[in-house]
Amino acid sequence: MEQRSAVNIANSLEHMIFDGTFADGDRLDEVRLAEQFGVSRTPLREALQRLESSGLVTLIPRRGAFVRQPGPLELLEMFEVMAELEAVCARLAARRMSNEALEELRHANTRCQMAAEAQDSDLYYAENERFHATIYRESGNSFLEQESLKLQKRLRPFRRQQLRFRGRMAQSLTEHEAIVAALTSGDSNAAANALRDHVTVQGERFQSLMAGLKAAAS
Amino acid sequence: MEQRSAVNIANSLEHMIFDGTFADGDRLDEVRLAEQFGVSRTPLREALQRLESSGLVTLIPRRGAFVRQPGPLELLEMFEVMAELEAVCARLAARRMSNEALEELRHANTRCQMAAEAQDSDLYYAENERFHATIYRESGNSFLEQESLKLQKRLRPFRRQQLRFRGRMAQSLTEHEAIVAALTSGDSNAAANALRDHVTVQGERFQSLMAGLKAAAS
DNA sequence: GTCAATCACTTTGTATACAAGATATTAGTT
DNA sequence: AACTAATATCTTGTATACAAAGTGATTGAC
Repeated sequence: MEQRSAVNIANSLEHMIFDGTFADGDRLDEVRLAEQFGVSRTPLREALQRLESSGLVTLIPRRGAFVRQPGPLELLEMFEVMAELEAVCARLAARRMSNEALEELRHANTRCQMAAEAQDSDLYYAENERFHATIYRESGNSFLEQESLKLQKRLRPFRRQQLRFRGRMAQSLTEHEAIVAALTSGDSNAAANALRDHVTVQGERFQSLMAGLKAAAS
Repeated sequence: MEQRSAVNIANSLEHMIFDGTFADGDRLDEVRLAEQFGVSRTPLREALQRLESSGLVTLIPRRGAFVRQPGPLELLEMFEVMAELEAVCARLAARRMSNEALEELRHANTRCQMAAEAQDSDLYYAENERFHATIYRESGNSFLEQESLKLQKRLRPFRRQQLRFRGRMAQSLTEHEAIVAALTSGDSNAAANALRDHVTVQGERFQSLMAGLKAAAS
């Protein structure tokens, strides 16, 4: 864990929060983390300030920094917003997308298909992200693209598990094809609905997963 | 300008960037600002880190902090996203809104009307924001509400000017009534379209304003 | 024995000091 | 006179030191 500079520390901490090194509500001890990173408290505090604006930690004055993992309710809300954001991207992309970009999208989906045939869910996940990112980009609105990428990144750790559901990759592929078809025909409403449903399914899967966990815990 | 604590400094700087105290590309001198605020460089730097994640300044390593005002293109993109976000809020609110909330919305619109009759564009602006914020809240999705409020805040300085166009307040009011009607009937598509158009008009006004400025400058 | 108050210790917030990189200026050479 | 190189100055980045607020433990009183 030899890392220098305040901005890199923020990224490292972000990663550690995402991969579950810290649980929800954990206090981030400044001196402890500072010596772990081999820096003083000053750059570490600057990193914490950044994480607070990203919503990953809560900064309570005179008390410290606490990691703030989204709860089930907030996650559902975020999935709902993600679905709507992607629907907007699709609607805009349906009108603005070039033929070259459509070809690129089909290529991305082909790579998804290969990953699915190899039953490689990690690879599928990576290619799937590129498929979606292509649609964000082709919305022709960089601000929308950036916002979508931000939320995609934020939801990544929670989305990832879902591909391990049996048959999910195959279903996802089918939905991709419907999306490509709608974008090809330039039908913006169909594209928006297809993408919204595609993402919403993941949110619902997540909901049932959470319900299962909750039932198991009681 | 007697202000203490890092988080307050961030808010003050944000305000100063919004109200045009700093122009696009201006370098924010740490020592200069520190003594203006009557603090040391440490809390001021922490404030700058926060502003960077909000996208208001760019932090170039070993060079300093530079204010980053969105250009005409980026502003149009932001208006487009705002329109779509509000459309989503409206679609969800149309299904989820309670009768009490609808009543509250009508009240908010009544206050807008009073402000319009008094030709008080500042008051109209404030009441208009509350009208919109009510719809965000009634989307029943706090995450969406927060994101919408963030973008609303970001676009505030640019939106504000538009109400000074002759007849804009009256037109805005008419559009509000269409929105309230759609929400009352629970027609989510109509509500989404009404709100999208309502916001898009502002973006287009802004575009023509920018075009005018550009033409005048050449 | 339990509750409360005071004191010690821990931790955050801020200032200052120091190191390293970037910019500007000046001097020297062509 | 113009361009380059070297140096001086300024600015950022980081460490350390100090002050203030908070937490916990111990002691005393009821």
